[in-house]
Amino acid sequence: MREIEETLESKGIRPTAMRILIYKYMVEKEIALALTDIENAFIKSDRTTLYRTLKTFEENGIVHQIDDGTGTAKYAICEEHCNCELEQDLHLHFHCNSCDETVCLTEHKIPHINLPEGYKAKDVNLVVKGICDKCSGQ
Amino acid sequence: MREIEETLESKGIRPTAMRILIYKYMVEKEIALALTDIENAFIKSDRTTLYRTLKTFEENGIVHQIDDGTGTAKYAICEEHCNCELEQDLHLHFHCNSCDETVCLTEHKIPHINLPEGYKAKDVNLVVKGICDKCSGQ
DNA sequence: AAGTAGGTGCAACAGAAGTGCAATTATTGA
DNA sequence: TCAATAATTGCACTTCTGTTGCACCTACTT
Repeated sequence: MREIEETLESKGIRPTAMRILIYKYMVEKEIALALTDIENAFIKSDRTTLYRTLKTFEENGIVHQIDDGTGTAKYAICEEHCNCELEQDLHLHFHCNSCDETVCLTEHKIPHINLPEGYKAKDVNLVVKGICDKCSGQ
Repeated sequence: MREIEETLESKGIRPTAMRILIYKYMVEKEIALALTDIENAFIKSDRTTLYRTLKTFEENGIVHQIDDGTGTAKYAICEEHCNCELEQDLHLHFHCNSCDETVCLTEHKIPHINLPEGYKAKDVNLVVKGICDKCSGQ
C-alpha cells in the first residue's frame, strides 16, 4: 500500500485514495482494461474521475494506452522500465477473440520496420488477434 | 465507368448509382477514408446508405477496414489480389500525424510473429505513425 | 403488371469520449 | 490555526461514431 503511494509520488502525482485503488486494481488484473471495466469495478466513483485518473496516469508514464482494435481504448500498467514513447521499447499486444481480454506481451519486441523513402516513424502499434493460451488449452 | 460496374458485379453486388460513385471516389482518393470523410463528399446522400455501402463493400472484398489508432474506422480499396483475410497478405498501414492521412503500404508485408506457447494468431494489425513523405518533404 | 427482393432515407438510439462548472478535499503560507 | 489557493472529484451535458428499425422506393422476376 505504502509502495503504491511511493510509486505514484515518484512519478509526480498525488496519491489520492481513488488513485491508489485504481492503481492497485490494475496491477492485480494484469490484463489491459477499458474505462468501462474500471467503471464496473468502482461503481461508487464517477466515470469522469476514472477517466481523468487514467489520463493522469498516462501522462505520467504509469499506464500506457492500447488500441487493440475493439474500438475502445484499453490501459495497462507500464513495466518497471517501460519507455512507451521510445520505439525500441514497444511491445506487441494480443487480443483474444474468445475471452475478449487483451494482454501485453512485453518480452516480444516489435521488429524494426523499413519504411519507404520520406516516411519517418514515431510510433508503432502491433496487435495480434486470435486465441490466447488460457482459451486454447480448454 | 463501365469498368466499375463490372468490378462490382464480379464481386456479386449490384452496381447502383450510389455504389459506383462511392467506389470511384475511394479509388481516386487513394488514402484510407472514414465514414465521415465520405459523408462530407456526398452530402446529398444519407449517412446510413454510405455506412451500409461500406459494409457491403467490406463483406464482398472490395474494401478493407483499417484501424489506424485514431479511434475511427477507415476504409481503403483492396488491391487487385488483396486477400485481406489471409495472414500472409496483411500489409501495414501508415498514419501521418501531420496531415492526418492513413495510407496502405501494400508492398510492406508484416513479418511473421512468434507468439508464446498456446497463443494462436488469427489476425495481425500493424500501424506505424509518424510523418509521411509529403509532409516531411516540406 | 404485380410481386418480391434489395437499396435508400429518416429517425432514433447506444456507447465512448470529452468539457464546463460547482463542490469538495488537500496543501500552503501568513 | 485558519484563510487562501490549488488540485481533485462528481454531475450534467454535449459531441461523435456506429448501429438498428421502419417506411418507402426502385429494379428485377415471372
